[in-house]
Amino acid sequence: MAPPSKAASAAKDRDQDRRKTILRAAVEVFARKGYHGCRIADVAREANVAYGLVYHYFRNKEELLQLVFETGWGGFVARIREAAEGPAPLDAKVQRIFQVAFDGYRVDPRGVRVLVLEFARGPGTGEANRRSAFAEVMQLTRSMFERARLKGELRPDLEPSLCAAMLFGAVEMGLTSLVMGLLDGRDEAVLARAQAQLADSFLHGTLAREAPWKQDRSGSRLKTAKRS
Amino acid sequence: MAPPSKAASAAKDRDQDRRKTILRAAVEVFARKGYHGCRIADVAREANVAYGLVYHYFRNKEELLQLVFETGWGGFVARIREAAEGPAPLDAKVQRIFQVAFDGYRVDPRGVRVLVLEFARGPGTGEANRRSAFAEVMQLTRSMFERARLKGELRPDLEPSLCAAMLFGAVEMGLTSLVMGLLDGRDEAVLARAQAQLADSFLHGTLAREAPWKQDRSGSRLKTAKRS
DNA sequence: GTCCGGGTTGACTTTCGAATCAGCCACACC
DNA sequence: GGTGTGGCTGATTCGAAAGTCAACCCGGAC
Repeated sequence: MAPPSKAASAAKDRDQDRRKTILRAAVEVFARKGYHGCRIADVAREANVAYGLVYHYFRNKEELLQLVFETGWGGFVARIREAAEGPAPLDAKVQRIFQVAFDGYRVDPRGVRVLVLEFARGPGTGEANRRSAFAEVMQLTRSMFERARLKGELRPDLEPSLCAAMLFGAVEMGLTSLVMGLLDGRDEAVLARAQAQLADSFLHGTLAREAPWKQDRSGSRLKTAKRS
Repeated sequence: MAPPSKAASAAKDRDQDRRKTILRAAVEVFARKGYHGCRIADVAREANVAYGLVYHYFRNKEELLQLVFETGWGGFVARIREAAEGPAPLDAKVQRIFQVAFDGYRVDPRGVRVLVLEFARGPGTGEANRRSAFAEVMQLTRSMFERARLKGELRPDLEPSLCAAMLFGAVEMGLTSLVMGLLDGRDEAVLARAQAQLADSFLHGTLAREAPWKQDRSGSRLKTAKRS
């Protein structure tokens, strides 16, 4: 290969830009109408791009969804892993996981919408992929709880995998409430409160010792209570 | 109208049988391949019935899904309402809700699979219906928690709607773990344990007084603890 | 200025499955 | 046994959307 000329690399940049533009448009459209409810034409229009160009950059519609998924989910998994591993105490880790999830929503509600709604979908080509991606996070979290249980941080009578299920249940249904408009996701106060309360209740229900995290860790990350 | 002859009423019975057969087949097929992943032909074959007959009994594919949904969901809502209203203490109600959900799974895992997977999904005709059906249950549960809070059964610093979200988050993710095979749903012990633990942790995290329900109510419905 | 190449275009082809419909057949009633 | 009715059949129709492709355009190289 010749050393990449200025032109060539610039071209490559533009290439990547195009890809991203289309990918972003796909997120937008999937979020609005769902994977099955939209046509490639919609994606193309949203991206201000010719119909055919979508197929220049992506093999097919499924690949598009797959990539939207991998991009969003990949980042999420990385952050969750970061939160779940390491020496921090369990309550901090759980707080962090809620933080990660809700920040995801803050940054890109559209993207979260696609992940939440299009998630555990029926057997498209990608089912196996998505299922295992999901299983991966559950696994990750399960072993977080397992380690915590050994350290005596978790109630010893709780099954770690069920804790993981409960944790992500709370996360997912919280986000679903936002996505479905049962909670007002544009109101940061609502977001913060939801995040805090879910984490707090979860920890109350699962930690071994009674509320050690309540004796203030640096002021208070939890701003629950307050109203009547 | 003439009084229904024996023949006519028998015919009507067979009619209803057919409907049910097809509906059941639809549940089966939706559960296996998802709504979008299956064709009407699959439903017909599963029901051992001619393709066209499906359209004799149902207007179209969407109506089929809608009915599968309403049948399953309707029963569920009724039971949840029954559990959530009335004078019983909050902990018993919550226990009952978990009971209802897991019994649903025990009786008809296929049906639950469809509800769980096909739930809040993309904008078909029925989206509004399903969304409001979902909202209805959340509403129902929210007001259950509201009343409980007034009676001092719920931690006063918790937002009832978030409690509802958390409760159904736990239920849904628990069932998802079953549906996805992360837990072995054929093992009754696993089911019972999951049900008990989820309810227990949830109550630990949200009840006002510390574990009043642990001082045995009629022996113990909760068989948590026990192992290491 | 001309030529080359690949990104870009959108009309066209293909595929696929929902929905239709022109009968068929089984059974009840005469 | 004949006849009519209505549940039942499945090949056919039809539309919608995925995916293709040949021509076009524009930017850079010479």
